[in-house]
Amino acid sequence: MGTHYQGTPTEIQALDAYIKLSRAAEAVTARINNHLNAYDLTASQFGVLEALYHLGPLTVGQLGVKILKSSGNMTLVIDNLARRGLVERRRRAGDRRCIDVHMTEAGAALISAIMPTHVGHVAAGMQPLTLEEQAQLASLCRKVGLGEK
Amino acid sequence: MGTHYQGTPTEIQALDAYIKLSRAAEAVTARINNHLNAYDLTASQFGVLEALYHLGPLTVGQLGVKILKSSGNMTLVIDNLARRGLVERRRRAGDRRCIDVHMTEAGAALISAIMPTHVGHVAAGMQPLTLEEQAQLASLCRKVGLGEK
DNA sequence: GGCCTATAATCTCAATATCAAATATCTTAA
DNA sequence: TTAAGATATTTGATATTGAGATTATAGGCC
Repeated sequence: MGTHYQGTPTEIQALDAYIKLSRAAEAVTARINNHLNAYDLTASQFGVLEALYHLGPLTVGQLGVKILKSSGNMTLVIDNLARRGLVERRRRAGDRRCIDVHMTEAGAALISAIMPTHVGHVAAGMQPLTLEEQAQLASLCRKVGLGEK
Repeated sequence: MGTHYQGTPTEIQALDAYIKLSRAAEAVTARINNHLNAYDLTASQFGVLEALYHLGPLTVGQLGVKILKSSGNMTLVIDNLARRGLVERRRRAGDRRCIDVHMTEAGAALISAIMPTHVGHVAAGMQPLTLEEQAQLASLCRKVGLGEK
């Protein structure tokens, strides 16, 4: 296998760190998705409900930034939530380009019911680490996420 | 907003660590995908090529485990790679249930061409961290990925 | 040997998600 | 009032999953 590209030691280490980073995120995400599927919610749908739950009404564009999805995709995600009566669209009076997405009572009830178990799954996923280690991890990941030097 | 579920301090910290973990992984992945798209490769397609490149021929099922995708999806991913002549399927003589996926010369040439830049992007993505910090991150993520206590 | 049943590996299918690019609508500023 | 920019939706192509179908092997039993 001598012809296979390997890279410098520095690159090797970056690759190793990245693969472990990805796997860790996927491990926790898999738990969460499994739970959400029981409520017929996709990760994106849950992301929208969670954002509305904590931040109040947001525009379609703001929600897209929050959950890192394209504007086109947001339309569909919100369609599907609206079809189930979990959110509702309201065109803004002051600026009719904007559509504010509001959570309905049914949406609030659903996410309230899901949240405790959801949080429990996240906590369980991070439980291999002590609290101090979790803080370290958060600090390191924050730097990578921001892309700062 | 007093009615919103918050969780214990321990849960709050786990949530914070998880969101930063996810964002960090997404930040690096976004760079990579951007590069792969220039070669008309999806992340899954690249994952398959990379696995074959480093490990030699694998079955469809083994590849699915490697890149964490469903068996149904693997069929399509391999179809698309095979259509471009980058891999080829060979039914195994000894056990005709299995299909070994082999990389073609064209596939090897493509991944050899991509790899250096790919590795460079990963290294760039991890560059906010010192080598020591990357090692710390890898160690912490490994524990989370394994789910060990 | 010749059957069953369980297990394994892959593929098919329908529903949904996703993105990028093009479109429609609305606002603001020149 | 017109041009440019902002916001959301539509469209077309592809990816992804989960459930079920298909084909192949393995082990126990007669």
